[in-house]
Amino acid sequence: MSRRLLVTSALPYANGSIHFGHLVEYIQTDIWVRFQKMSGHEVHYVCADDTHGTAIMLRAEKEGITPEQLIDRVWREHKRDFDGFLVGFDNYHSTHSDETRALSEGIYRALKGRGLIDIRSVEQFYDPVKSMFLPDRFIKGECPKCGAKDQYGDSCEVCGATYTPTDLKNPYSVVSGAAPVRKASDHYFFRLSADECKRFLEDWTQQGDHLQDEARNKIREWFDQGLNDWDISRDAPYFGFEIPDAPGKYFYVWLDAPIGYLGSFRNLAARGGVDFDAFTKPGGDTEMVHFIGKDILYFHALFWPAMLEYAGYRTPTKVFAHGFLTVNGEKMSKSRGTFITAGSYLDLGLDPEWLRYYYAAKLGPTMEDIDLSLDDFVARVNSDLVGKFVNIASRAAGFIHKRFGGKLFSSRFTERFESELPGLREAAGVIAAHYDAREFGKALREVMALADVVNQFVDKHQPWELAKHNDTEQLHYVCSIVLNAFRLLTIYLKPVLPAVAARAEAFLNVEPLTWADAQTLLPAGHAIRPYEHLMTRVDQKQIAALVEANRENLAPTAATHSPQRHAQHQENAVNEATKPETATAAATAPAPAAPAPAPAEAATPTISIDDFMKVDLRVARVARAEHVEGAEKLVKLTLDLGTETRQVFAGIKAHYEPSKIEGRLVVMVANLAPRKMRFGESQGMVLAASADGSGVFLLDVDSGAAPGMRVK
RNA sequence: GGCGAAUUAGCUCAGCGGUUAGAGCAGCGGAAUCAUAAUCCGUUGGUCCGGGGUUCAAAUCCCUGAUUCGCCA
Repeated sequence: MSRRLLVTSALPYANGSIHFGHLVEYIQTDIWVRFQKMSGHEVHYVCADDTHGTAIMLRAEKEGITPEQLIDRVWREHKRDFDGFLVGFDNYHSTHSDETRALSEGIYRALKGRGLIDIRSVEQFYDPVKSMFLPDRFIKGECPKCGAKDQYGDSCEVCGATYTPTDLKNPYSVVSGAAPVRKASDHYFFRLSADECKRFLEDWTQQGDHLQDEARNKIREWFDQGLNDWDISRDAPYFGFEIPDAPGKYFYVWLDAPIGYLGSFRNLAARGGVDFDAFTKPGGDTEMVHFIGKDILYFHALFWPAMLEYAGYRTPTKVFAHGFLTVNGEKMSKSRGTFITAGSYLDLGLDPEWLRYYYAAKLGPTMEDIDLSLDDFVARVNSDLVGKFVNIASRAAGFIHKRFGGKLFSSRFTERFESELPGLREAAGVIAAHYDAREFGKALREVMALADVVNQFVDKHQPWELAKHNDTEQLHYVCSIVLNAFRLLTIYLKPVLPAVAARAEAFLNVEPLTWADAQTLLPAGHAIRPYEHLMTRVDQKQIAALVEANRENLAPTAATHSPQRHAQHQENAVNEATKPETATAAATAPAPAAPAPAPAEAATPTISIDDFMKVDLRVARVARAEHVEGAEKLVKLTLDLGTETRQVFAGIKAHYEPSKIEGRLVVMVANLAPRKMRFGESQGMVLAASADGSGVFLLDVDSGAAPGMRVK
């Protein structure tokens, strides 16, 4: 039975680049969508940039451009990144669109017509210089408890106290620096606490199968705390849609953001061929599925269904929330270089399908966080994709071309195929069920186990031996089996690896593969094309370069809270550009560290432990030390780091006789950028103490230490 | 602070009441040489975070402690 699906991923905020955290979601959704399409279902996958709010407005102002110019530029960047990672949206739109405006106004009017909109006066902080109301995250001040400076209005990053913005001492506006004043204004509220609304939401979230179990439990907690009405208006100046019949009042960005799903879909439908109403009106057999991060569950499981329900639209069929991404077991960090942007990965020429595969291998249907371990990434991609999968085609293709003119075995062998590689075709069912249930990790484990079986088959029949003994028919048969097996594996991996699959289809000389094709084999005597390698290996060095490219050498701003969270937290996430320059280094340092923000002018400002850890100090053995001809000060050292050797030029000629230091242990900076010198490249630096005119003293290491040990 | 999740082999993870706890990678020992070193066979390795309890039976359920992470609109 064919399904009809409208699928969305959360809208990225038009105020920053797409990074690895975002990609978890887009890749997850894209794989699911591609699988559904391959299975013959009708799927419309839409998304858009989320473009409104104070943060966008201020950022544009700071850059001296209009918000429209800003969001237009960011849209293009985002689109490029998504295309680069093979995220196949059927439409990528913007919330700043006629469609979204019309839908937002319509939904608002419907809610108002049902008596679900209230107007109440709210007192908020107001920036008298900028003449604007300030979202909480745009107010800073001193912590009421410990007195730490430059703390946000909700919690103190030094002592951990939580409070409200009104508790701050000496508050100031992040925008203008002025002291904010309290000012009242009328706000529009969506009456979520209305009885009918509460009943509907309790029912919608707890009954039926719209949410994951964990999500349901989470929402139960929220219900227990009581539902509050939702403030959906913001005062001018604001970049967004003005509320009908309410001059100077704008829809809060979070109102029109999810409506942007429908806006994007309507924009797609307007181009023809898609029935907008069939997917958006109640009743019918279509499905509406949202993939989101767990941080925005509240909006998608409460506000959104309520808005839809009371505005006469259908409610979501499913809301699938996923967890966050950590890198090497830790939060993504700009100072560690693990806050990796999509653009940097693509610019360095890394293969997007490596990441798609790695994420898929780690993804399941739960809200659990997933970890990107960079070492594991390299090992897994190389071993699974190149070693196991791609290699299968490569092993058989040569014989088929050299011996058989590129044509497969000339008679049918479907039954024999079954007995040679039992289960390879039947697995299609299990794997499909895994994909459909978003059990991508399980699906891929299954596929890789099959790839192992195929490699075992090759080893068992040893085609190279058959070739040697001119057992032509058997050789032809075995290689044909292997290529058919490869074709099946390609089908199974195609949702994850669309580009490799396309290359494999070209090599196999077949039409684009669908899931149903797993039921058949290549026709007897089928001609294939010459084999060209389908995927290269990841080099550890590429990963190192990626991390380096993303490393920011600024003082670590503790303010990069939950960087991987959805950018949709616009009003919460103050854009880097609008932050004042004061670094709050102390917050990330566990130990005593910096007492207060260190003055930037100081010669050696206090650094955090994070800063220190950026320097990779290693014990090294001086394997060789030689004079450098023509150099006045330099000695060429060959340093043994245990796993590798480095060539380093050290300016110690005046103080050390090379032959005397051979064999001793020294401390070196192992991650210093290599530097070309007249005599060669210096790949590091050895540590020595010195003062004016006092000589140079190499650091020694106590016995017992081994080359390669980290110094910290 | 409140609530929740996680903690299993060197690494990344699976197992979630029932034979001696598994996989991939890494390591080690063999084999092989078709394949852009890719493969195959064998093998080492674990007080399943600590402590209590429930049960004929606990990595799995309950309580408690530790650590890590997340959420608090």
